[in-house]
Amino acid sequence: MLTNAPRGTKDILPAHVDAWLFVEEKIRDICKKYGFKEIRTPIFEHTELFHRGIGEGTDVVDKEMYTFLDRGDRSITLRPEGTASVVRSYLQNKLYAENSFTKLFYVGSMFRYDRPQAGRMREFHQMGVEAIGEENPSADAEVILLAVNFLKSLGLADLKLSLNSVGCPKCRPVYRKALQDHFRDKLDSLCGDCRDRFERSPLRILDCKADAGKDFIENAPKITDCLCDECQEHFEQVQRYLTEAGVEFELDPRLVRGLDYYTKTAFEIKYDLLGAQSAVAGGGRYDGLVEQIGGKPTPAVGFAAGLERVLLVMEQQKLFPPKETKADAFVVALGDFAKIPAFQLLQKLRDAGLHAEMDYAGRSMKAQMKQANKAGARFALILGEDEVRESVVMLRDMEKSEQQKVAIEEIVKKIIAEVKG
RNA sequence: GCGGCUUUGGUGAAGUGGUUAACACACUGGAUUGUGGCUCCAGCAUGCAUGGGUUCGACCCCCAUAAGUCGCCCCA
Repeated sequence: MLTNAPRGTKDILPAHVDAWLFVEEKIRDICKKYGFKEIRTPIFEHTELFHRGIGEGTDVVDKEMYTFLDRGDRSITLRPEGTASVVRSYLQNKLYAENSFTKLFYVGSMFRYDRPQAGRMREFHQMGVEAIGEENPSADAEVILLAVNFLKSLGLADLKLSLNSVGCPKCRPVYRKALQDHFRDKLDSLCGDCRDRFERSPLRILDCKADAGKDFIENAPKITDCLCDECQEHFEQVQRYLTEAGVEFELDPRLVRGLDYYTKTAFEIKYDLLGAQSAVAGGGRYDGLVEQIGGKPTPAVGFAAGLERVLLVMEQQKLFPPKETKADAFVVALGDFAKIPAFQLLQKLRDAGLHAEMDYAGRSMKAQMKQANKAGARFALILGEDEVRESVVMLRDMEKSEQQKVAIEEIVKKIIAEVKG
């Protein structure tokens, strides 16, 4: 227990850090190109923020939050997603004052008390962007393009972009009612879960795996048939922008998002081979959220990508050739007499910008040579009593298996010439 | 929160109701005194997820718990 990380958490070990750094670098690259600025918000917030932002009744809020009372009896929650925090910060810091259109991105840990699975951790990492203050469909398209191009820049292939519109407070109730009317006399044929969903979120019935394929599911009214004129027009424009940008997508009338704040555009990027947790990125428009949290009515659109899932796909597609870190030089010290001079030499090599290693345990020469080999060292610098007295170093080229004596003052220069040349 | 499968050393794993828990890789040391990658030799789990129980005796049987994994739910 003592030596186990809590359930659903994972150490990112040295062998994987390179991959994470690579992904983070790509995130910053692409966001810069699209004009999004990085923002870093606290890992915990007042619980109320998520209740208001994400919505009571959603699974995330009702059963997945890490909520606790702090010592001042405040209810605190580890953030389960990034959007609410970013919007809170946007309002608190009056970022709208600097520009009517604010484009932000973030990278960081999120927390949800879920049953862990591959691609689903209790502490997981997301990158996300939020474009706040613009209602024009080109903003939706820009965000979607950023998502697509981010994943592309990592080298990912076989991703599928699904697009839908979930309407607005004007037309969604109309659709909701149309769905309930459609399903009312077929309740008996639905699975148990779907009977529960009938009242709470009839839209989700469309997404059900158990009931998939049944006629009345296929024939159910589509939201796109119920959209109000404004939403309809918006949806068409988004599609037009995407098509013109050469992005492939498929319309999925059954794509529904689980967070209450979404309006109009909803999208998801999936990689089917990931199994159950196949959604790599998802997002959409949330025109009601800013007002919900206490600001003026402000349109906004954004998305988030799950980095663990992104990395899983990269692993599956073998986008990480294991890269070895090779030392430039390994200092081999023989006997106590050579220890200090060897240590000095080591520092000199490092000061010159070289990756240099040595043995600290005072092992046999043979053992040190093995270490040098394992470290992938290009050169072994052998320093024994004789060499120290003569002020030379035995420079052994580990690849060519050749060695020669080199004056101690020349050694750093010589290695640099060999390594850089 | 629900269901299926799994859990042996640093890693991959074999194994049987009963004296020393295979094998491989990795690691450490050595093969005439200051030289690596190949080869050879040796060392390396008082313990088989944890806690109970059955039994003369369990790593192998039963129960519980935990963790992992797959699926449901939900989401990234």
